[in-house]
Amino acid sequence: MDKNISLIDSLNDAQRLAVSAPNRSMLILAGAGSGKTRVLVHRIGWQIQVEGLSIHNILAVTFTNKAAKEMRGRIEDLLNISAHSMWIGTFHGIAHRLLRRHAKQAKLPDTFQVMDSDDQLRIIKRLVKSLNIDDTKWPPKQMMWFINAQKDEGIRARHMIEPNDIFQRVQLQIYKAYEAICDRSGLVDFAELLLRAHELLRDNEDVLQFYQDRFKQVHVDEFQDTNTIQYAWLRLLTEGRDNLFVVGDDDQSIYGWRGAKIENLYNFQSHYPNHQVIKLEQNYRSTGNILKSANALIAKNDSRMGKELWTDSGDGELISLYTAFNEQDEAYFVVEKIRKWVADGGLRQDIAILYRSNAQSRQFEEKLMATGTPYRVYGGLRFFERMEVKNALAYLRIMSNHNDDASFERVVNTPTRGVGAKLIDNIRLLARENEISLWQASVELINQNKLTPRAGNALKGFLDLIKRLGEEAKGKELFDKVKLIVEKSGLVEAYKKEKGEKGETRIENLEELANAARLFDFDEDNEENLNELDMFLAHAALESGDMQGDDYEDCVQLMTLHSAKGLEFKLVFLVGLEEGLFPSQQSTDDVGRLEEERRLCYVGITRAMEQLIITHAESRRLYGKETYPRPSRFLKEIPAEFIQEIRIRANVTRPVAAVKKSSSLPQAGTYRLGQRVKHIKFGEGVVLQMEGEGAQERVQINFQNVGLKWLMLSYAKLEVL
DNA sequence: TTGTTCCAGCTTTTT
DNA sequence: GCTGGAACAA
Repeated sequence: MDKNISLIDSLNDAQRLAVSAPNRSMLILAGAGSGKTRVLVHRIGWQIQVEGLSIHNILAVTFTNKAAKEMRGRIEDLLNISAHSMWIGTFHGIAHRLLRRHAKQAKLPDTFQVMDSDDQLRIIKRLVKSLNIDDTKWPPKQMMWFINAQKDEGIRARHMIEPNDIFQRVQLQIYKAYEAICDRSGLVDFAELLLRAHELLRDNEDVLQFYQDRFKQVHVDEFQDTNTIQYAWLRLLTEGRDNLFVVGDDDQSIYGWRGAKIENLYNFQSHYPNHQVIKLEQNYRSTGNILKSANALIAKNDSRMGKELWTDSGDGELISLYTAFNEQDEAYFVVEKIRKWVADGGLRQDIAILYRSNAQSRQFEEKLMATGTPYRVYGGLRFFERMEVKNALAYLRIMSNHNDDASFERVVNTPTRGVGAKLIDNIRLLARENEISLWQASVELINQNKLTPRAGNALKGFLDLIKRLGEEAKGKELFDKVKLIVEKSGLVEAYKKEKGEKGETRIENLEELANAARLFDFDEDNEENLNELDMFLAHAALESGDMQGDDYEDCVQLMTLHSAKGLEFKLVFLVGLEEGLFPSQQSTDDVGRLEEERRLCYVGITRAMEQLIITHAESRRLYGKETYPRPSRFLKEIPAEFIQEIRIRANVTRPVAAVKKSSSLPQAGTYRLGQRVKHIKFGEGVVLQMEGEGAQERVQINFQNVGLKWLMLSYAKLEVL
């Protein structure tokens, strides 16, 4: 009995209800900051301690490795057990595990390898070229997107009927050819992992039965982000069992553009008729004013399940709104605020600058750098995505599987060894004609003896190198294998020749790769006796490594709104709230997409614990052009009572070029750049430029409602605000 | 083979 | 307007 109490006594009523409900399907609508991970962790704890389930009877699925790791850690802390062997992982990670265990039934070779989107794009690029398809009409990126979208819906090329439209027909042709290459090379992309795992369960009664019996309870985090195939897979696993426990928030669904189906959340209710819904609405993160603003904003969305966050921790400060003159001024303002925060004893790591698109980070980085403020930008290249690391991995992969075309392409002439473009073209041609791998085609070419001695020797040199490395690596520890590759592939020598510090960093990264191999916990991902190298390679693809460095320094955090989901900060800057930027231009004409943008804004607001500062600029340089965006509609959707406007116009930078010489510089007393004014007809606006003198004096004003206007000062009746 | 020039593209991102 | 990739010249 003590156990039960310790599991739920720290919870609020709704959380307690969710945790201790009898085992059946449950839908937990968990608002931002309402303790959803807590509920998930305690629920699993409850099932083990009170319902008597074994950790082997539990499956928990997340979207990111980070979330999976955190959940495992928290379960271990809560129950004081080792959850090492518990199936907690990402959709892709779990799917991968299933496919490894049942490779044969999944119709995959034992040595199949997972490729990341970079590998995938390279394959498609090459494929488009080799089929002589016009890559301006059928851009590889778009083709990749198409293929992944089909797979996310569970549609294979063979399921599609031959379209009449020429564009679609070629698209389908590419999809088909792509599938063929993957099959031949033993390569599986991310979407394929999910699709295969679904087909595995669907087509193999015994396998399905086994896992249905094993997993007495299935838990899903961030359910609103599941796509069609993920949900279909979950349904198979829980078919007729009424044991699916999902946690989600329809108001935080921001991944519709990559296939997430918010509808899954609605459909859940009819698919699991016996389910219970519990709403978690008490928020433990933000102040009242922040929550009320967020609630008001999200209420503008029509398609919602309905939820209202509340807190009992008081209203806190109002939300601040700053109208910057331009993006420079915006960054300047933010950095000044940060300095003040730090001077008052605040930590930099409690601060986040959130923006809609990555390009916006630059202004802030420059200003932060200029003031010597440590910062960290999220979302760059990750460790396993680095060129040199991928090259080394490609050597390992082709050693493990000679038919891996993607790896072959990558390293056959890296570092350069005289296998030029012409020769590679020949190899590709032969491979395509005979439907064999590039490796096999190379062997064939050499055997045919039709190559020039120089080309033949170069190619043979490569094949021999890989074979020799394979021999030498046999029986060695993973760490030694990686070291062997790094040393003998010639990569290090090549990088040594690179000038500057670049080459040095590359070599350091290769050393780090060997280190990662040494630290690789083989057992963790491996319940069976799978090949250690293959598991390491899969690990590299599935967890590209969130090591971003400088974790220990106290840094200001810069990231997109998307990557901020799930995080919280005492002080949040929500920048660039302008039409066209946020909501983004491409989303403004479609209601559904606009609602997703609004949810994104909601996510941004609810990241803030104590203080939220929103900014927008009157003018912004975008794609090299000066733009004068209107304030974001989201600003008007937050009731004015929660907002306080900040006005300091000390430092206006840009207009040196726009404003002519000193004679037309803003005059003291009357109108200044950035001055807010009111026009009897056009309403409120801000002065952007001034020119001329006396009766000829004109000002350019950006009006909130009607946009840019040049007005003659002698005629226009302007009221200074 | 390497350095240079030219040209398209340009939300959001995990796996 | 900048960036990264591809085509081109030496």
